[in-house]
Amino acid sequence: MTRDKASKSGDQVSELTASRLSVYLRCLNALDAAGVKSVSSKTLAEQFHLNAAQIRKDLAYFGEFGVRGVGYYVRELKRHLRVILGLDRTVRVAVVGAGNLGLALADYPGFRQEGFEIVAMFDSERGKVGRKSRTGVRIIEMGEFRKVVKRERIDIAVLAVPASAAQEVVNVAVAAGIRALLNFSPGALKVPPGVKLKNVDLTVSLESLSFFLARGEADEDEG
Amino acid sequence: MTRDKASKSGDQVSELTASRLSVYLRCLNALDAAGVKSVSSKTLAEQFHLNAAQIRKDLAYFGEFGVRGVGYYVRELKRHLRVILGLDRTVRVAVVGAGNLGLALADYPGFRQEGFEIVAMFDSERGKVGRKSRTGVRIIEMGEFRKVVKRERIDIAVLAVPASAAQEVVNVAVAAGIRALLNFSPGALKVPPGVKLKNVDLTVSLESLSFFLARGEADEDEG
DNA sequence: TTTTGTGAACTAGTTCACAGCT
DNA sequence: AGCTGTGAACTAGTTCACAAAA
Repeated sequence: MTRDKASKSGDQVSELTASRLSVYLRCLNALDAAGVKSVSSKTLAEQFHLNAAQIRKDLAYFGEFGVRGVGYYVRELKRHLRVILGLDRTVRVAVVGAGNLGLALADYPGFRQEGFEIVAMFDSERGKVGRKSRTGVRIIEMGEFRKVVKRERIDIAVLAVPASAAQEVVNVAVAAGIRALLNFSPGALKVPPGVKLKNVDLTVSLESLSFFLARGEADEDEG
Repeated sequence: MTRDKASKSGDQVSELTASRLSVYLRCLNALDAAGVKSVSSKTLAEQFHLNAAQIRKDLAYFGEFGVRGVGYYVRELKRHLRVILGLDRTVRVAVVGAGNLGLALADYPGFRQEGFEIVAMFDSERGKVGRKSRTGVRIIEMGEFRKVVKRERIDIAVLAVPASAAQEVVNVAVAAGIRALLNFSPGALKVPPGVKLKNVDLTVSLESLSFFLARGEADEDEG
């Protein structure tokens, strides 16, 4: 009665829904840490500024996790969300580009928390290879990429390389069997079907803030 | 005939539209650098994987920048977009939080390019105050925030502080007159009306990639 | 009674298709 | 002939509102 739709693989889930699932998990972690046993979509929505109907719809898509008249059991829903998000096993990540940003991302504590492991960094610059990030992530020569990805069973590549190098790195990563990429370099990249690319474009983010400043518009927004 | 709607301040422009304007500007920079004098929405769309009708609609909202039968003059449209995005003058930015991520953001070359200037960093940790980032951005004590923001006429604050401190920093920043914030800490923050907050949530980005990996779904996406 | 799960209604965003300008 | 600017059509995403379950 609970797992029916859990593996529903009909239509594609939107980016927006996927991001919200991750947000829900974070909310549940907070509730769990606070000792809360169960929560209704209404309470959850009020507490974290979300919409109750949307929470229910998002969750219901993956299974009937709630109990009518009660709400959702926090621990149970957490477990379900972790499975849905693929966080029930360690997700192995490599960072490509050992510049300032790459090093900061490799050591970012938020990544290590929920099941992610930063396994290695890669750089093509001679002087960086062999060194380590502060938390001890090794910087490996880019030529070793394919081999290390296979050996270490890397799931996700994080790209923190200059725009000019980004497409080539994507090609190498895809050829090495990487199917998910988080890209921090500016500009559009091409990936073949079957590969998921997510872009975080810092310049676009700042420029759109500047735009709203210039217009005198306002109010919060979910990036 | 060209500026009519330029200051149209009726309805709110969507986040999506604002981000696309920034993308268009980047495309035009590339074309300009390549010596291209004019471009049609069709060509622009094909070259950068966009939609021609959308480009026209986005631009037309702010004025009649195009020439029928010809397209858009690259230099001229660049100039218009820079004005629309508020990049016709230097935008002054402060980074709050001088950890790994904050330091990387303060030195991020992408920010310095298009009219942004990273004026200062702030941190509450005693040992960091007085030091500088690699490119020379000074780290100032958090207690000085208000004064420095006023003196240096800071436009945008970038938040790279732990989640637990984020809301308090927002409150201080808003009280100091900051009207635009780019937040890298996880979790939802409250801002009063009239203040624009944009969130970049790295954990959510990675988790949504993990989600698509777990489902075996695919294909590109714009973050 | 309370709250879920969900069709229906609504709102936002995108794409089409073409009149009209150059 | 070629391309913009834009209403109309369409698609995606959100919220409402209520029947059914505990």
